[in-house]
Amino acid sequence: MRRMTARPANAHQARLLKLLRDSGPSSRAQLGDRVDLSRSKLAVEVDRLLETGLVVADGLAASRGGRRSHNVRLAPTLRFLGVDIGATSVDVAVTNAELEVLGHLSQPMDVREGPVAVFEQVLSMAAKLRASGLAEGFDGAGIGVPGPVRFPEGVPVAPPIMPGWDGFPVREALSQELGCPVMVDNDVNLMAMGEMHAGVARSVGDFLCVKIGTGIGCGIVVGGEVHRGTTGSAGDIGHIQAVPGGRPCACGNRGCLEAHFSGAALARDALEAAEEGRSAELASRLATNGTLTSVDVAAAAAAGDATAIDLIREGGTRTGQVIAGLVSFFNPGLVVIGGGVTGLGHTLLAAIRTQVYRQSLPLATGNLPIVLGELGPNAGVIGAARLISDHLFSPA
Amino acid sequence: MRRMTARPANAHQARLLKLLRDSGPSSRAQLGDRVDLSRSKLAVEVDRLLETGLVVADGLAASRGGRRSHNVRLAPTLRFLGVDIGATSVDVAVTNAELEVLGHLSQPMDVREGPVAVFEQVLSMAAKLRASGLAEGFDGAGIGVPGPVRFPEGVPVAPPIMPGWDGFPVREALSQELGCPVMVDNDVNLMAMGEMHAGVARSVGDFLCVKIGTGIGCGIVVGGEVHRGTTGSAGDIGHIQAVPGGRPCACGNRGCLEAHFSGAALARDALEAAEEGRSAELASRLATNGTLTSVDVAAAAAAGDATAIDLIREGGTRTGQVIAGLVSFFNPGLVVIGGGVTGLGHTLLAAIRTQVYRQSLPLATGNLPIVLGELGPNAGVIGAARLISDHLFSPA
DNA sequence: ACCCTTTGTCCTCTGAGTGGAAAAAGTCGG
DNA sequence: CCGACTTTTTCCACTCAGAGGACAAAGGGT
Repeated sequence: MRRMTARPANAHQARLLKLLRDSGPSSRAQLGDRVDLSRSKLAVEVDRLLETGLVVADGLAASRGGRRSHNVRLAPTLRFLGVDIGATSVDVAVTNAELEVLGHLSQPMDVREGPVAVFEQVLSMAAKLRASGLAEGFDGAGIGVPGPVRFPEGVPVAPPIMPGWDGFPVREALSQELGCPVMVDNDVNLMAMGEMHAGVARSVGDFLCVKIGTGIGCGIVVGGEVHRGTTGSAGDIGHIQAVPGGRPCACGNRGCLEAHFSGAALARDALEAAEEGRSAELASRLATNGTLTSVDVAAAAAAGDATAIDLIREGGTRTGQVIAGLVSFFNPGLVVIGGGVTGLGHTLLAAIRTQVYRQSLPLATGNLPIVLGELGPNAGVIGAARLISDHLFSPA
Repeated sequence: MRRMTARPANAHQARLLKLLRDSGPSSRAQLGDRVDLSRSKLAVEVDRLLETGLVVADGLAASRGGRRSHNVRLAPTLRFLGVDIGATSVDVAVTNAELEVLGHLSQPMDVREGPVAVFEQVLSMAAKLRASGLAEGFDGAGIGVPGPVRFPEGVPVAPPIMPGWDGFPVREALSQELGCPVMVDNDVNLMAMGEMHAGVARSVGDFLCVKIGTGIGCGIVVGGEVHRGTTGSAGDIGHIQAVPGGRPCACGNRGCLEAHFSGAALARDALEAAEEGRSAELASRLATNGTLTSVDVAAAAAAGDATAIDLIREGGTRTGQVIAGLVSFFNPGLVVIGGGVTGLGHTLLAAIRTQVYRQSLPLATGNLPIVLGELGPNAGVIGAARLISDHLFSPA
């Protein structure tokens, strides 16, 4: 089947496509209510979109009291591929043009195996999704990587946790393989875009999205746009000093937030607690699994283990300290907490909240919700689909 | 004399006005090189601007090899008033349409005397400038206040150091008195705009502007636009925790940056050092003046006083710690240091630089200049003029 | 003086977009 | 089932911003 070749010819068409993406099938009249164009002009542009095949007719709309109008919707055959490469896992999902996830595969994988091995995995997962009948091909793909990216070129730059990827032409290579346009971004930024598109951050202009996984990062959204910084490393808060003179960190400094709290740090602390006999619960889990992760800590805490709860609470407090500073600085309208450790749930959230509300000024925290992301593992892939759809639904 | 009544009728005219403001008198041909309009269209818009009186003819331009072209410039009678209200001083300046400062008055004044007293002062200073022949009237005024502002309405909100101003309709009141449009913003944001317009931050899209005066604040510029935050309190970094468990701060917490370093903290530390006999230089200055300010510390340091130098260095280190975190988070292309303590000069700057370069990741600091502002006390008033001119040179 | 370049003016043409009129296709009450 | 009223959709004439070419005006260099 032939894939999406057309692009919107002007800003009006781009606007309409995004409206259809975000609101689903609509009648011309509904569209007219939202775009401030004359009926005639609107009809012309919709007709042109119909001609390109990006948009198709979709039956009659419910009556609003008079003649029923004909709905239009984005072509139901459009497919986007969302790829979220984490430090220890790969997520691949297929969405339709409205960015609804039709299929989602997840695989544990160490990003340090390098771009070639990871791409092989990604492509085979994409092939599997295609083979299952969810897509005949992809019209675009978005991909997130756990490190800074030179955004315009789609190339990772000096990524600390994935050294083999430095300068690897991710965008170029994947575009070759998939035969469709590709956009690359930091995984945390994509999570923020996901929560903005379909999660808790809908209709919030300025917010922060803190992702606590193997490491810690922060997506920054200003006026509905992701802020990537001068070199693409904005939001890299894992190495902000949380504890002066604290633990040594892989980056060479001491007391970095990531050294004191993150998936990796938590696992190490749990192991220590189990070995030192401070937690029977963790020790038994260590004995059965042979290893401990943040999931074990979450389970132990849920079972009432005091040591596990303390670990989470202390981590939340550290994180809260750093976030408090960012809140004072940036004055967001919302803070979203997400990533692998969301399993730690409300114990973590409560500790973060307490610390932020205590440490930031009332004007900044007065009406500041601090909430867990609501998309879970889907946030990244939805954000990835959103990234590429924003690109494709813009004038060429 | 009748003041500016016209406003640009469309985006093209707005663009041309800003170009003339930022580049000075230009020929039509030069303008044409920069706005991507056909010569005919350009001529039409320039003619319309000439009709409104916002723009006037200004002689012949130098030849570029052919027929010499006629220059145009912004009306030389246009005048903007820039007002910068600090915690302990009031600055008022008159600029022409190109935002060149024609006259500048500065008066010590405690902002806590309240809006009525301060406005009286501002108006008398403005009158004095007008009486000296620099202006026959004002076409617009920008005003900066040392606290958060609800920007659209031009009203201070919950300002900690100027309690009497909470909710006072600054914009409305001043507009009444002066009989011209007024815009209000945080003083730090205006300093950032000043340095962006005419200072070190020309042509930098994303930067931070840290103002160390009586307190400490930070202007945030994203993509050439000031980020003000959800409640207008963005950049309020004085109460970020710099020293866990450190000195008590007026805000109720401990270890705030402002409690450890700022004009006020420095004066207090200097006093303590003088009284404890740790610095002969400071003690003698205390004896002659009866009080100590950051200026005395700067002078003592310049004279080689070790204690004074240490005070500055330690303050710089504290500030650098906080800035390092912000740099990791925001990834700016430039950091500007300004405010009253710029007199501390390179000792301070060196301490800040050392700390930031040590504590932030190489990718963020790799090509990150940290410099002193180059406009000194003019930054605020130029930024204020810029603020109102941006407003007036936009389509109505 | 002659030729070339740049600037400024004039005029026509195109295409985007508006707004009104009328046709088409409904709902709703009697 | 009919007629009055709504809403949607199409059609068309009209306006206007803007492009671009032709040409005149005004300079420089040789």
